[in-house]
Amino acid sequence: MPQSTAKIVQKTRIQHQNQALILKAALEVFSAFGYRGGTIDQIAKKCGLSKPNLLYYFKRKEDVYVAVLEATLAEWLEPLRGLDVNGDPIVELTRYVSEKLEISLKNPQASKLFANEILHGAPHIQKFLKGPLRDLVEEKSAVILEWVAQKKIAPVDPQHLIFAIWAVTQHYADFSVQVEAIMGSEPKPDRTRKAVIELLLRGLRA
Amino acid sequence: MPQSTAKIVQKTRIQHQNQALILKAALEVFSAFGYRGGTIDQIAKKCGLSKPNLLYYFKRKEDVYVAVLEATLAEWLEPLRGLDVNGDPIVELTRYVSEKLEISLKNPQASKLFANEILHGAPHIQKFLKGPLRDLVEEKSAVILEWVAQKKIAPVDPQHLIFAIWAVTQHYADFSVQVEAIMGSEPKPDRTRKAVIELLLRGLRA
DNA sequence: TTATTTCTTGATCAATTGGTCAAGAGTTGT
DNA sequence: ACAACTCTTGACCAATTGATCAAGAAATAA
Repeated sequence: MPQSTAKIVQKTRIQHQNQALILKAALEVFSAFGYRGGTIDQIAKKCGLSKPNLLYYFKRKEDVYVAVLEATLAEWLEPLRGLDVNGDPIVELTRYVSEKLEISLKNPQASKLFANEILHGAPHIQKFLKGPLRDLVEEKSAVILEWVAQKKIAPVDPQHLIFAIWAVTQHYADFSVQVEAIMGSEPKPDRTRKAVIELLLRGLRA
Repeated sequence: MPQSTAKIVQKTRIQHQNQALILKAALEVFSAFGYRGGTIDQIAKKCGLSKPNLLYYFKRKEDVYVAVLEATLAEWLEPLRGLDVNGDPIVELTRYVSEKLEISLKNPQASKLFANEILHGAPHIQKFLKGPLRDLVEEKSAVILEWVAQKKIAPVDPQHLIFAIWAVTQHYADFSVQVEAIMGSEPKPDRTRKAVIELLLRGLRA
């Protein structure tokens, strides 16, 4: 028992590489079929590993799912963080909506994964919702209320404004099938961006 | 072979009753766990039938799912149908948003079932999306454009306006867990209604 | 009542699937 | 080269689950 202390959990190059492969494949599978619908066989096959080999890196299916889910949470919060009380409200909100929409369009799988998790009761991210997410929304609601108090924007319910921004931007990722069925083809990102910003923010100009 | 023609498929009282039981239980199960996550055992147990008995009324699991899904589609379309080109735009749109929101709040399970189906590529309702839904959206987009042409409302992209209304109203059903986690409790329906209408329609007043 | 149809279920099957294990292959440090 | 550790896999297991079937119970029509 040479090395004095506990087992050092330093990641091997192979570990790093294979875990990344697994998480990438898992995102594709779970976002397409949901947690229960996706199988570790699918994931293993998609990244060229054998099933036992995959389970060597993540002991349980749930561990894979939680890992890929948590990897998306940080990205999810990021754009809202930037909302700056000292900036111009319309500029700030426009940037926020644009960023949120762009992320949805660029990485719809992450959005779908997240949507599916919440749709089914968010069993794995209760703490995230009631902790960091709630705190951040509270903080930014205060920012928006401050803008209202300063008469920089029209009176608005800040929480519901944030909900509306989330709902609309994620709609284009989560319900892309419906959007495309109705529009006849993939919507033009630029037209979508302009329309969404107008719809959500035009009513706010003081 | 007495009765001359083909088998008459007239529903018995028992059939009617048990099918209703099954569809009710199936909505609860599928909306909570998704298609793959829900099992016919769960559904059977929930409505007090044995599994083979359930399968006597619906041969396959998929048949149960499709039946309950289609039962929600009509209700889904209904509010938009009412949008009347001859009415006052703000009144009409306010009524539409209110109705859509109320349905979401009153029957979140149907909304979640529908959301889950689309989230996973809408494999069972492609025809509904590309047929009746698309046609209706096209028709009502024309109504909105007419209002714009008459300068009764501000210029707006009608399709994206409809998407935004869907997204926001359904958000309160589909992501209720998130909404409650952030607001700390179930949101007051009345405050929600006012906030949503303001957010979506304030920018439209000509 | 009797005959016919409808309804119900216990037993069972085959396929899927999450997970284990032991043994071997590959890699790394000395 | 050697030892120790890391990585990989075929075979296998147990639980779940969608679906079947034959036989009996219940309802309905004659």
